[in-house]
Parts: sequence; C-alpha cells; structure tokens
Amino acid sequence: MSISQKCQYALRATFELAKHVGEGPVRIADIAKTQAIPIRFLEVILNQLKQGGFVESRRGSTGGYVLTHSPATLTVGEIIRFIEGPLSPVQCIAGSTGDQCPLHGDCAFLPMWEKVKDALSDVYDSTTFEDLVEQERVRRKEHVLDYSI
Amino acid sequence: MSISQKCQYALRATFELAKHVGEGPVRIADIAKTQAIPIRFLEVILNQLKQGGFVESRRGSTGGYVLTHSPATLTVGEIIRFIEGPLSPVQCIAGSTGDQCPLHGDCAFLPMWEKVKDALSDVYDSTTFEDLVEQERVRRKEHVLDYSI
DNA sequence: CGAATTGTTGACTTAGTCAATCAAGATAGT
DNA sequence: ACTATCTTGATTGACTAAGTCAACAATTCG
Repeated sequence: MSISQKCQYALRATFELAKHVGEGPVRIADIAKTQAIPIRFLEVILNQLKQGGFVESRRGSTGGYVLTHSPATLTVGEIIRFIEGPLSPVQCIAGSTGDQCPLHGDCAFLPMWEKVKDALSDVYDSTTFEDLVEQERVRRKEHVLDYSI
Repeated sequence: MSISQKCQYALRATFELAKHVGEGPVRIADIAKTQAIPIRFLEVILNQLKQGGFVESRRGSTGGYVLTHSPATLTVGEIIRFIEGPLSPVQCIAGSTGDQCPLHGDCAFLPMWEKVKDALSDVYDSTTFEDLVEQERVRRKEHVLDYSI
C-alpha cells in the first residue's frame, strides 16, 4: 500500500535529473538540497539507479549525475519496480514463486489482488517524467500569476 | 504498496465468518485451521476487529465469533482501512497532518499519489464479502466439474 | 454444582527492515 | 599537484511486524 521513503527519494531524484536534461551533470549536493533528501542516503540511491542503468555519473569537479533515458519515455512505474519490486499488494501475486501461500491458490482474494495490481500499473506506467516536469512548469506559472494579482 | 500479513489474516478471518453467517458462532480454532492463520495471532486480530465493531464474540462451549454486519454491505476497504489506516501510497496524502513533507505541498508527485489512492479505493470499496463468498462458490463448482469430466 | 470449553487480556520476544551515516578511496578537471 | 566530486562497503540505530505465552473470565451442559 505504501511506497518506501527510499523509493520516493529515488523518484524525486530522477525527477530532478529530468528537469535538467541536456544541461550537463547535476551534482548530488544540488539534488539533495532541492529535493530535500539526506545527502548520504542519496548517494546510496543514485548508485543503485546507476546499477540499473537509469543514470550515468561523471566524476571530477564538473561531475554529477545525468539521466540516460529520455524523460518522455521513462515512467514512474519503471523506477518503482526497480527499487521496490513488483507492484503487487500481496506476496502471492508478486512472482511465480511457486505459491508459498498455504492456501495453494485457493484464495478468494486473488482476483481482487490482481485487479489492484492492474490499477496500480495503469497509473504508474502511464506517468512519464516529462509529464511531471511539464505539470510542475504549469503549476509554477499559475503560482506566479497568483502573486501578481 | 503492500498489505501487511496481519491485514490479510484479518480479511481472511472476516471472509470465513461471512461464509458461515446465520449458522451461529464460529470457533477461533476453526477459522485458524481453514484459513491457515497462527491461532495465537488470530486471537489478537479478532479482538481488534471486535473493538472496531466488525464482529461479536460469545464465550463458552458453544462460543465463537459472529459477523455483525451483512456480508452484502461490508467491503474489503472498510477492513483494510481499520487495520492499516488510510489507503494512501504515501504519508503526504494520508491525513491533513499539516504536511511534514519538507517540500510544502510543492511536490510534483502529489496529483499522481491522489490518482493512486482513488484507484485503490475504487477496487477495495466496491468489493463486498458477499461478492467474495459468491465467487468462491462458483469456483468450487467449476472445480467439481473438472474432476467429474 | 463443577468440569470442560471457549474467548480475554496484556505483556513479551524475536526477527527483519528502513533510514541514515561514516570513512577511506578512486577519478577527473585545472 | 590540488581540489571537487563520485564510489563503495560496512555499520548503526530505531522501529515495526509477526508471532508467542500464560493466567484469567465467562458460558454451557451433564
């Protein structure tokens, strides 16, 4: 039901990189500050994202992190699945792990869990980081207008 | 994202009571056996469900637990919310807890979390225990047919 | 009544995960 | 060479979930 803090950090970090796509590497410290993420923890997370091929790093004084995918095709679902595993609300559905469930697939709730999983996929896999960046841009614009009135 | 083991037990226990509605109290031991729930833990859970007014208990040699609501109106969502709290995927949305989020509501992901929450509600609040009992009945019938062929 | 059966209660234990931190090292730019 | 940056693995502390236990109270039925 809930997304771990780590995963939320990973999403926010990816989002921050998406915002600066095409502008060269973004420093860990900058991401940490803008997105309010503990810097040490962010190091761990970015490293994990690198293992997964979502980001690349450049060392040295002009170093930092860069998104490897286009924000237009990268979805929230991909990041969540990478950090958290399958989107299933319960273990039984997660993988074909041979049902360690003592009810042997004779569980009345299975169809419902499937429906939930599909509903989650619908939302997460249809949200790209480009969408998010665009949405924020619109919101900021409205904000400015609010102040100027 | 995931439903706790405890909550799954609570759902299965409620489901078991729904199956035997109108037949008098069901013993803890029977629920535990049929639904493969550790009996000591089930005691804790049933007690909690009783505090919430979902079940009633009767002591003595013919004692056991009875559902207080009609399975036709009792939804999975009610049980989940009672055991787990709000259906939000993240804390920020859970309650109006004054946003301890350091981004002060300026988070690009908020609309998505809302969508997820709504999607979850859609599924969980539209599934009644009568539905589940009925579905199982249908499935068992098919099973019998399978064997007789 | 009284013995057996059942639920009641709250404290307790255990195990595992999450979040975060630290420090020493490697690399690239200037 | 120097400095800013990323790299890596080990480690910690806190917290929560899951499960357990034992003494107790109420009810039923012979």
